[in-house]
Amino acid sequence: MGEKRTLTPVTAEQGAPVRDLAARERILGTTLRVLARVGYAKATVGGIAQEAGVGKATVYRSWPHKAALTLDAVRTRLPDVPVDDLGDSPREILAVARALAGLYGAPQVRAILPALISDAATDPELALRLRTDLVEPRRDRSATVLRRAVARGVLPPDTDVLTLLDTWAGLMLFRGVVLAGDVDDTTVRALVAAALDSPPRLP
Amino acid sequence: MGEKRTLTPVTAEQGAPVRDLAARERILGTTLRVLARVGYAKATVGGIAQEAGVGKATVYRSWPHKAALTLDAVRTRLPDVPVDDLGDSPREILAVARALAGLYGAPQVRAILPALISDAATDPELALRLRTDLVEPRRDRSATVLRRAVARGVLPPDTDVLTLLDTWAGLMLFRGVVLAGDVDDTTVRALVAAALDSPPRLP
Amino acid sequence: MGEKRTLTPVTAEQGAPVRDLAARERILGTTLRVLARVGYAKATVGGIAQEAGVGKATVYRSWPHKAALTLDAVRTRLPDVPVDDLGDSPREILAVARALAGLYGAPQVRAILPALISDAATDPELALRLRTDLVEPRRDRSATVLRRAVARGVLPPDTDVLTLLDTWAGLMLFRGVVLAGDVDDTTVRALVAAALDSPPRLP
Amino acid sequence: MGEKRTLTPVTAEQGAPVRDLAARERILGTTLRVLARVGYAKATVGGIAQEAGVGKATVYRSWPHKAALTLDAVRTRLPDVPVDDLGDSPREILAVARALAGLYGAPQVRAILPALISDAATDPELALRLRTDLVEPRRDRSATVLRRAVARGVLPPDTDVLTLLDTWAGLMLFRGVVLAGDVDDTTVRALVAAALDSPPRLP
DNA sequence: AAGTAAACGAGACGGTACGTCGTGTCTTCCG
DNA sequence: CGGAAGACACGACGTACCGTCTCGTTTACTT
Repeated sequence: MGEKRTLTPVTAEQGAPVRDLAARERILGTTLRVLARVGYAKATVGGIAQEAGVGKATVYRSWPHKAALTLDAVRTRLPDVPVDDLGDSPREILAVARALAGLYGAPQVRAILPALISDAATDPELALRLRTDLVEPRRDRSATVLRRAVARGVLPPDTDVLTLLDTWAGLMLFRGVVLAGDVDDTTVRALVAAALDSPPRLP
Repeated sequence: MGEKRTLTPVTAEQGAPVRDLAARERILGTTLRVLARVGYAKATVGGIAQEAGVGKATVYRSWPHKAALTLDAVRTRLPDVPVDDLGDSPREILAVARALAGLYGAPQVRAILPALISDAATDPELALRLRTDLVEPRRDRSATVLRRAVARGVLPPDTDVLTLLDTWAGLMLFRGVVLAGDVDDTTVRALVAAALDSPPRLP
Repeated sequence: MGEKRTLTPVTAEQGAPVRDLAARERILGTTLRVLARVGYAKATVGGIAQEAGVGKATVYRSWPHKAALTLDAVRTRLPDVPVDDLGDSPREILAVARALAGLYGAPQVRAILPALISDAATDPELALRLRTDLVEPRRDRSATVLRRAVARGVLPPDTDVLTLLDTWAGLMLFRGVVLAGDVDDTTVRALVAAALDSPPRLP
Repeated sequence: MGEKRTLTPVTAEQGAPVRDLAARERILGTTLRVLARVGYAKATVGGIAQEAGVGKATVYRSWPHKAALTLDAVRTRLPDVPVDDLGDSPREILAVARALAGLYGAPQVRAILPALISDAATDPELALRLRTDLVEPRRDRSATVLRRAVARGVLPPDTDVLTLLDTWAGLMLFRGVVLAGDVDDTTVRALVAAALDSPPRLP
C-alpha cells in the first residue's frame, strides 16, 4: 500500500490545495447509485465520474481502482451490528445472527461483495482494506455480544467465538451469494439454538 | 438459457468433421495454467487461445465466456468428496469436513472461485452452471454421508443436513477467501464435534 | 523508419487476414472531410474513426499518427502539376508557377500543411514521408518543365532549376501561409518574367 | 480579439501593484530553454511554470497560450537585420540575404516557427501578432536597404521590393523548414546576383 | 481418388473502457 | 494581499480486450 496513492488521502499535507470534500461525497454517493443500477461489472469509472459531474482524474486522484472506490462507498452505508445489552444474551445473539442474514440477503451486498473479493485476489492492498475496514470491525462488534454471553454463562468459557461467527457469516455468504438463496428466520433460529446448545470449542 | 450455444456441445451432430477433441483438452489445460500464472482477472481469452495454439474463435465456439471456460477447466480437476462407507460415521464426516477445508484452502480455488461467483452475479446462465455443475454435485455427495449418519442414529432424525453442510462450506469459504486465512485441522475437528453434539435441526 | 508500422502497409503478408481496403478508403475520405470542417488542430483520431464508422484501433493499425493519416489523406487529392509539352516554354513555365500559386492559395493546404511541417519537426519518419511522398514528386515534375526550357535555350544552361522552383514555392508558402495573403496572377507573371530574364545560376 | 487579455500587457494600467518583472523574464528565459530541450510540441505550460518556479496561473495571467508565450520568448532573442548604410548596396543586400539565411537555418527557428504558424491557423489573434510583431518589423527593415538601392539606381525604380524579399524569405523557409536542408552562401550570392540583374517588377 | 464441407490458425474488425496527460480556471494557504 | 502550489472539469490520447467476422488451409467424411 504505502505507494503513490493511499485509499483515503483526503486532506492536503501542508501547503495549499485541498481535495474537494464535497466532490468526494458526491462521487461516493454516485458510485452507490450506479452500482445499484447497473451492477459492479458494468459500472465504469468514467460513467461514475460523469454522473457525479466530476472529471475522471478527480476520481483517480483519490482512488486507484473501481474496487477501492466501491469499498469506500459501501463501507459507510452498511447497517450496523446491534450490540446493545438487552440483559438477555439469547435475544442479543439472535439479533446479531439476524443482522448477518439481513446483510448477506441484501441485493446490493450480493451484487458487490463477490466482485470486491474477486478483485482483492489480485490486489493485496485492497484485500487488506476489505478485511480491516469492512469485515473485521463488524466481526469485532459481533464478538462482544458473544463474549458477553460467555461472561454470563450462557455459552461455555471455551466457546470459539470467532469460529462461531465466521460459521454464520459463511453460511449467509454461501447461501446468499453462491446459491443465490435466502436464509429464512427459522433457519437463523435453528442456528442460534444449535450454537447455544453446543458451540464450537477452542482446543 | 436456450440461446445459441450450450456450454458443452463437443461432438458434431452428423456428417461433419470434428477435430476438436485434442484442442479442447489443450485449451482447458492451458486455461488452468494461465489462471495459475496470472490470476483470473488478468487472464484473457486471446492469450489463452494463443498459448494453446488455437484461434480465438475455436475457444468461443465451445465456451461463451472466460467464466464458462474457467468453470469447465476447474470442474474436472477438483479432488472428489470422500463418500466411502467406513462403517464409522464420525470418521466419515470428519473426512468430508477435511475435504471441504482442503478445497477452499487450495490457492487455485481461492484465486478463481470468487471471480466466478462475481461474474455469476451478472450472468444467470453461469450462475446456474456454477450451482448445478460445481456446487450441488459435491453437496449431494457430502449429504449422503450425513444421511447415512442419521440412518445410523449418530445424528438425530431431524438434522438439517444441508444447512449443516452449507455452514461448513461457508466457514471455509469465508475464512479461505475473504479472510485469506486457513482452517486448521483442530478447528475442523471442533466443528465436527459440535455438529455431532448438536446439529442444526429442521423446523 | 522500418519500425513497427510503416505508413502504408495495407495488404497481408502471407496467411489469411487482409486489411479492409474499403475501410481504409472510408477513413481517408472522412479524414479530409473532418480536416476541412474543423481544421487540423481540432481534428481527433477518435472523431475521425467514429465518423468513418470504424474503431480507433483500426486507424492506429494503419497510421501511427494523426499527422501520418493526414499526409496520406492529402497526398492523393492534390491537383497535379501541369507538365505537358505545349511547344512553348514560357507558357509551360507560367502554368507551373500558377499551379504552385493555386496550391498554396488553397484553404485546405493553408490549414493543413503548416501543421504537418510542425509535427514533422519532432518526427523524422513523418518528415521523410512529407518530403518523399509529397514535396519531391511535385518538385521533380516541375523541374522537367524547366529543364525542357533549358534544352530549348529559353533558359541558360547553368540555370539553378531547383533553387528557382524552391524560390517560387517558398514565396507562395510564405505569403499564403505565414502572411495569409494571396499571390495574384500579376505577381506570378512578374516572377516568371524575372526568371526568364535572369534566373539564379549554378555556381 | 477584444477578449480579456492582450498578448503583451506587462505593466499595470493604473493603480495596481506589479511585481511581475523578474518573474516575466524568468518565464521567458525558461520557455526558450525548454523549447530548445524538448521542442514545441512536448513543451507544456505547466512544465515551464514549474521550471521557472512560478505558478501556472502566473503564466496564464500574462499569456493566453503556449503559442503566445513562445512568440514573446522568441521575439526578443532574434538577431537583428543589418541595415547599416555601407555606401555599397550590393554588399548591404548580400548582408540582408545572409541574415535571412542564417535566421531560417537556426535550429530553434526550425523547431519553433512551423508550430507557431500552425497554431496561427486556428488563432487569428496569434496570426496577427505573428505578422505584426515578428515578420513585418524585420521585413520593413530589410525593405529600407532595398529601397536605398533603388534610390541609388542599383535596382530599377519599379522593383517589387516586398516580393523580392518574400521570395528570399520563402526560399529559406522552404528549404530550411520543409526540406530540412541548408541554403549555402554560394546560393545566397547567386540569388542576390540574379536579383540585381533582373528583380521582379511592379506591374 | 476426388469432391465437399466443416472446422481450423490467424488476426482484423467495431466497440468500450482503461488510466494518463495537458489545458485553462479556480481555490487555498503561505510569506 | 500577491503568488506558488496544485486541484478541478474537460476531453483526447494510445492501449488492451472483448466477442464477431472474415480469410485461406487443413482435415475427414462422402461419393
